Amino acid sequence: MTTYEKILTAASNLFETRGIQASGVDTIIAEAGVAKATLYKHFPSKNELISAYLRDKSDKFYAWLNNRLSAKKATSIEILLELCELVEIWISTPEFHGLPFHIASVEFPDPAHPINQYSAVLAVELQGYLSKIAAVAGAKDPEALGQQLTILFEGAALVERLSPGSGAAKRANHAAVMLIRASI
Amino acid sequence: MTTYEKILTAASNLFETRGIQASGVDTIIAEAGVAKATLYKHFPSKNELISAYLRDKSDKFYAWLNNRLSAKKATSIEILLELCELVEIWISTPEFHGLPFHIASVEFPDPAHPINQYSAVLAVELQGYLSKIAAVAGAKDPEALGQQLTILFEGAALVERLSPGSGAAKRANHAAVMLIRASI
DNA sequence: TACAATAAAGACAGGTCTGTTCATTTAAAT
DNA sequence: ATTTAAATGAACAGACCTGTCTTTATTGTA
Repeated sequence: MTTYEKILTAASNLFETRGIQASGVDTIIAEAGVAKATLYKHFPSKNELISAYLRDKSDKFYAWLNNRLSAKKATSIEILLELCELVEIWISTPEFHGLPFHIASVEFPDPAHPINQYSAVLAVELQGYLSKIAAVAGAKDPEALGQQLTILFEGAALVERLSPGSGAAKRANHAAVMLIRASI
Repeated sequence: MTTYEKILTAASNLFETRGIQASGVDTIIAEAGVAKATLYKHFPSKNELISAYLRDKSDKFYAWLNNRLSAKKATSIEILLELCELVEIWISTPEFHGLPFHIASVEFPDPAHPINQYSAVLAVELQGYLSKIAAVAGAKDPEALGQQLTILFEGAALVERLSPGSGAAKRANHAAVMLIRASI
């Protein structure tokens, strides 16, 4: 594992368990086992480290999904049902601590702050990703369905995080299936 | 307006525009126009001020809803449709900055922190409120519908906050109507 | 063996935060 | 008019934050 990855991994763990603002640079370097100057060589500022963390998390999520979605079913409704199952699994994992760009947008609520703006970009990206799948699958109004799935996904992520074990992910899945069937 | 209210109002405004942690006590007293010792007389700690803010916001939300829901329709499906309309209005208001207990739970992610625990209580309270309305309205599985509405509500609040003007509130309303019609 | 690049350890500056304390002033109520 | 309560302004302690800098140690390569 490169030094870069060590820092990013340590930062990710701390950001997700303690929060972003609450994770000081000194704590991050202690967890990563690197010196402060080393961190600032790889990441010019803490904001850049946060951005890299957000980008990395999104990339891994999409890669995880793409690897598991069956390419053959791409043009049928089944791809959407499969997607919902995967999202439920993703949310229900104990390592899941909420959507990173959501957390970030809450911790940096100022719309002028670079982290807030980048979070908004990643949120639009997610909605676009879901809408595109809905379009290929043949949904009547892919944009609408994509946004509804986004809302369910993000809502379930929040409820599951705040009330672990409440079955929110499964209930959101069921709701999503209804919306999907109605929109084909 | 009493001193207590002046402080709580100033804190609310700052918490919702700048974030809770980012709003220092010095800023709050400057905005409220009171001395620091006065704040600490009314609220023994910042945590207690935050808790009072969360309680106050929830109370006002339920009061707002109860005042507008038609008591006559309480035992029919229409009360749920009316509820969804009101929630859409609430979310779409420019003054809306996300559900306070959500924000709080993100800013204080440690499950052992009193603010996080209180946020969880308020989240359960919301779900119970919606489930109860669903039960009186005659839903087949009030618990399930209550949680699904909670998920949609909270998800829409997040998306609308991160992408203002994207119509998330309206789309969530439409999704909710489908779920409601299917569960009676 | 000698060199170059990278990283470590830690002190430091300048700022912010919560919460406490104290002397003074204002205001209300009897 | 006197007593009681409440609010003020300002300073303070102790801790934390990001980011910079210097010095020493370690690594890989010719």
